[in-house]
Amino acid sequence: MHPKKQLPSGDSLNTRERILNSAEVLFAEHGFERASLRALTTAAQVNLAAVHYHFGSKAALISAVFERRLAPLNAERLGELDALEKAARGRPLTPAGIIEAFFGPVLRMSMDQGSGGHRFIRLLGRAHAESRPAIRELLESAYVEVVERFRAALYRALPQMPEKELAWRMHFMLGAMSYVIAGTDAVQLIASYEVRKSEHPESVMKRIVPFLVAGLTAPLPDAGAAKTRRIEPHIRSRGEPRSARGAERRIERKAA
Amino acid sequence: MHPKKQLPSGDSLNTRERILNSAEVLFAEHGFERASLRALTTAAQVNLAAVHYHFGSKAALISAVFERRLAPLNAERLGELDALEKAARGRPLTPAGIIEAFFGPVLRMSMDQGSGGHRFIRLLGRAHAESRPAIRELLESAYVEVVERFRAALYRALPQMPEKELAWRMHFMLGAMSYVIAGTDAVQLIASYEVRKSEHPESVMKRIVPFLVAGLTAPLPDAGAAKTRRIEPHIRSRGEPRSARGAERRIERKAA
DNA sequence: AAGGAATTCAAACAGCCGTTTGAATCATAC
DNA sequence: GTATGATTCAAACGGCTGTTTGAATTCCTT
Repeated sequence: MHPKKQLPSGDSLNTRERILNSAEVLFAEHGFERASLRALTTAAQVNLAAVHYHFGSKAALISAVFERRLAPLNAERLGELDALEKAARGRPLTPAGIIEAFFGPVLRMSMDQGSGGHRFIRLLGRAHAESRPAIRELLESAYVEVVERFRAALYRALPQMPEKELAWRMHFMLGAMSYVIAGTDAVQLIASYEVRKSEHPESVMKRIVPFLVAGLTAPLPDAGAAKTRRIEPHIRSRGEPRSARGAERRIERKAA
Repeated sequence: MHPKKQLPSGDSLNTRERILNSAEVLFAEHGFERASLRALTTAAQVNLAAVHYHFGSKAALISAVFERRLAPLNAERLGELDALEKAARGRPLTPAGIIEAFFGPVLRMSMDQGSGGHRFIRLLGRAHAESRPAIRELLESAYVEVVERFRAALYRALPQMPEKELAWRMHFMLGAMSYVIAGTDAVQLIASYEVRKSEHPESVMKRIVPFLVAGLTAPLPDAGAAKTRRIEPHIRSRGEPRSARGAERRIERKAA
């Protein structure tokens, strides 16, 4: 039953990848449940049993689809963060830089029509809304390292912000992004769908990064009127690079 | 076959509502596909065929679940917006006020454990990530009026912001919110899950409103260095009510 | 109390699902 | 060329799905 491949002999790798590609397409389009193995293998022009031969089960196939893409994606994220930290030589990074390092690779992948990265990104957005423990655990284990690195970087970049508040704001940011990349667009806010689809990811990036940076660095909510400390006014300097604007610290960390 | 009810005779309304309640629970917990009518009717302690007798089909049941809750929810949203506009006497509203009018009812409903509103909110978050045309159309028709009203209000409140940019930012806001209310939390950002679950919706509100207001009123991205106009500095006055702070206009509308 | 509609019920329907099987085919190593 | 293992294939398995049926029951009106 479904032996370990000893020699990836020629064509076998092709059917494996054909299955992965079709799975990516159909999972993204119809969801994990409603995309059946029969529809999937028909689209891939392989036999139905090939899925179980190469992957063992539908659940394992789902995992394989994610692993194929998530590993290089997260590696790219960490690479960009490494580059930023190396350039900063020990000083804290700007929130905008960190956000771009985190979401940039996703948005860039989402425009990669050639190798089908954009399909995976839609699938990723769908997975974020999934409740099945298997998929949740899969995402979590894929994200744990990268989230921890980025949280640490943001924590350094925003010395005034309490840990808990930062966690919530990262949560909000992930939500805004995953909703956009899911492309479900439950509520048709953009009048012309054609306009929407033709948006380049870079322009989405230009739109969402300032939004997220502003939210991330927003004044803290009052824990209570009595406890409130005055918040330093936000002073904007002109002529900075776009990505850095609005990223100044205007946050206070709650006293421990 | 499944006649129009002429007299909602006593118990029949009870089985209808028992079905709706169980459907809400199981749809929210497992999704629309994976929650079967058999599991659903068993939980409701009604006969399997009762679903088709009272609703006609599973799809119609899904619609009924949404309609029961969405109508009052949107009515509340519009009511709050009406109240704000009445109090403003023709002047534009604050972004913070508009945001609170839109998301407040949702968050309040999400803490309504008694009548099960919180279950529906989780279901609503799930529906936002759904791709099936039937559900998309259902959400869209339920939202079209309320979104248009709120978009108009925001457009007035942010006279400098291009229509397109505003649509995108509403998109981001909806994303952040639907991710939070879905409660899926694909990436476990908050260290202690206990802490997370014990958060009161009001405190979530206190956290997310400043985030959204800041994002909504963030400086516009440069369309290109040459086209850039100077952005008015953001001046914060002290002592305002919390919800209004950070809501000042610091946006420019792109020249037509 | 009787009649008729409204509702419930157990049972079955057809169809799709993921999975398994065992033989047929293919590629490679001897 | 033959043996050996990897891969493909058609077919079937059991199980679950939404839906339908037709009789049994309950409810309300007259």
